[in-house]
Amino acid sequence: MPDALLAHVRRYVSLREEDITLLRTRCTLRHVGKKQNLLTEGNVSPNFFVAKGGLRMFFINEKGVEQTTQFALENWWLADYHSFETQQPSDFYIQTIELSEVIVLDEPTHRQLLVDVPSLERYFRLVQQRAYAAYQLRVKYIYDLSKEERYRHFTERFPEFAQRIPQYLLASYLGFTPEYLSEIRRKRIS
Amino acid sequence: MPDALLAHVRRYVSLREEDITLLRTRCTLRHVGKKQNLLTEGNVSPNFFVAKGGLRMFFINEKGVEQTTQFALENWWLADYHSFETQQPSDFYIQTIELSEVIVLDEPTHRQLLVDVPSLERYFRLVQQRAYAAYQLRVKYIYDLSKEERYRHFTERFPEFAQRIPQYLLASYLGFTPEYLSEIRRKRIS
DNA sequence: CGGGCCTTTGACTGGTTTCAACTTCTGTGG
DNA sequence: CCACAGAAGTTGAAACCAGTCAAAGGCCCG
Repeated sequence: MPDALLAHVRRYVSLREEDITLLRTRCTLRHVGKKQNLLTEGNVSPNFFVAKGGLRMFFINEKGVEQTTQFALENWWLADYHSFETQQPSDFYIQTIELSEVIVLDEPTHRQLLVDVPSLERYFRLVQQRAYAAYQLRVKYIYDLSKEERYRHFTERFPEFAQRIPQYLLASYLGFTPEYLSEIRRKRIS
Repeated sequence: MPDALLAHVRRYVSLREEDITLLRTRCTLRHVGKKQNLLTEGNVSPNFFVAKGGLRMFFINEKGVEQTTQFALENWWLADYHSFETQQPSDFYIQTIELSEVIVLDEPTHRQLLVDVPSLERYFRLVQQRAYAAYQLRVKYIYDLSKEERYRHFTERFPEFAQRIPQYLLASYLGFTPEYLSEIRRKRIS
């Protein structure tokens, strides 16, 4: 039933009938509640496709604080690709931020799927390239903007998403403390 | 003559005779002096392969300071992929940091090459995935380590490269000022 | 209605930047 | 081979952005 995935793949490449069958049988949807861990530190990361809901990736620093490094909403893939590629234990956690529907592919399954459906090579190349481009921009913002500007920039660009998640997650993702976020908001309101 | 590229591609996928010919004829090596701009702000980014030497990507912030966001050494691809994909003007500059040999592919050429040599789809997927993984790690370090720790971490991991480039470029890449780098080094020596 | 999580507030601290001046290095031409 | 100019690196003082800590207030959900 992963119709969201099928539709997404078709935005990039065309599929034969047999490809569609393969995708349908190999990619099964998993329904997951809110705040459930899909990956925990020390395990090997599979690749996740978000059909519905949203995920976040984070690690826990030496002070025990969760540092969010990435969000993934509908139609995004998410994985710790270093762990995924090398099949080594990950430093990261991946967790649902809301009720979600997710496709989970571990590396061997993923690899075989690419052998059986060769057009997926191009699909994933384009998806990776797009994700990489987003990271390049992100690092630019981190280096270019102050933390306050980063907050304003983010809320202007993704107003609906900024509403959808708790503030402390947003603060963590933007690289500062919830207390500082409060201070920024106070200034804006007055 | 792009033997470096051929060798690199073959680390990931196998090539037919005709693929090799195509690669040889379409990918020509360009010799470039030190500190030459290969991309300037406002132009569309092609994709660069570093056969020899090294490149850096940077942008100029509102204060007129160059902010380095990325380095690329031998066997790395470098581009502003947002500009590359959308064919829109880039915000970035790409410049040689030493005498270099570089392969330059604009998007239409790149696209055609992938049509003519289908195994490259897999090659570039893997290259993108690896680059993306590196960025994920990088953001983790930015969020996890203080600027001083970032410097120590970098010099421990890439001692030879830290020697090879001027300190002010390293400071810029790590996200702080040359003055502060001086202070860190002073502490270390004593 | 109550408990726990999220958010706010304020005082204090410190890592890092800014600015300006000085020193050292490097490469190029006479 | 030396001189010199510009680039790169160092120093120190003052200012500030943002983090830390502790405590109080608000709000959601059982």
